[in-house]
Amino acid sequence: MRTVSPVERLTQSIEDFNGVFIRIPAADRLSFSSLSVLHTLSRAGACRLSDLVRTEQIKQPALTAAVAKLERDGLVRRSPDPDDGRASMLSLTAAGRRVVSRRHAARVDGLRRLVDRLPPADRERLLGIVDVLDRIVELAAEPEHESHDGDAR
Amino acid sequence: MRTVSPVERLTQSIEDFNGVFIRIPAADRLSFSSLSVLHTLSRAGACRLSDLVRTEQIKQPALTAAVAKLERDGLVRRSPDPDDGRASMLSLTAAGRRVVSRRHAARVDGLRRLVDRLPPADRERLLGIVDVLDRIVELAAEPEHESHDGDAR
DNA sequence: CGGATGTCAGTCGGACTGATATAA
DNA sequence: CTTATATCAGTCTGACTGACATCC
Repeated sequence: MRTVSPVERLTQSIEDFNGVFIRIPAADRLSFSSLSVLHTLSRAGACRLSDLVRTEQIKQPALTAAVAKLERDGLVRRSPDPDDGRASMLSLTAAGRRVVSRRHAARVDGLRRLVDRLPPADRERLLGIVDVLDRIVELAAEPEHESHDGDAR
Repeated sequence: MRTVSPVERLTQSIEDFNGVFIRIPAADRLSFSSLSVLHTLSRAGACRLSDLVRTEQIKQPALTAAVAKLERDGLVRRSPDPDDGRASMLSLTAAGRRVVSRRHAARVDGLRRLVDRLPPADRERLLGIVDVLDRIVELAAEPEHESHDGDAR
């Protein structure tokens, strides 16, 4: 039996936890990718399509189609970029923001049911981890000093 | 400005964290659903198709197709269920286990790069959360009574 | 027979590659 | 002219619904 590092055990636990966390009723007729676009726009604010190409896991033509559908559904708005005639700025409409917050609320609700059943000490430890998670998200956005390549996908 | 509960803040942080955590190179020509099937089989061991229908987010016919492809690719094996002539038992092949552990290793690697950059105290707190996450996964699998604690582990 | 388990058939949305228009 | 931004065209995988075979 080989040694398992702490980070490996943490990764395993997060993978399993996400199996629970991610499952929420679909309800909206939106694909995984479209929901991800809405979430990104909610987090990062107005973006250009080429910005989304970097964060989303799909190629430009698929993103064009996804955004076109979101616009038809009234969840995303496009305005011309004043500084660059080629590009449009994408942002959420009020209806788009509602979709994001409705799904967020469903996750809060599901997680709360579970957290409420934890022993109080565990509950406190879990809730106290928020700032560390936020710090990790910040670190991931930073340039990362000693990177060896940037290939992705 | 309205009040934000601790669970709401935690949910938000996990959502954002997952944006970082989930992004790993695709490499294998496998769909999201197929990867989820492999992960479930890895976690739960041999299953019948109807068991997977409960855990996966797709309907039975789509699962039939997905499993057929995984079998063609040599990642999943089917054996007849001795107790039930209608059903097959599904399990991972060695190649299937390798796919799961390769992806796991990629996540471990990505997470380690970030965890290494945390202040030591934060790192300890994060790694110490593993048992709470595991407990939540257990709770989610239980029929939902409402007692905190119940068994050791 | 009625209820479960699994597959088949037809359709459709969403993703890919490769080529193309327009502006910087 | 070359590069960046975005879209168009054609193809293919993978999901759905509804019908069906098979076994408890």
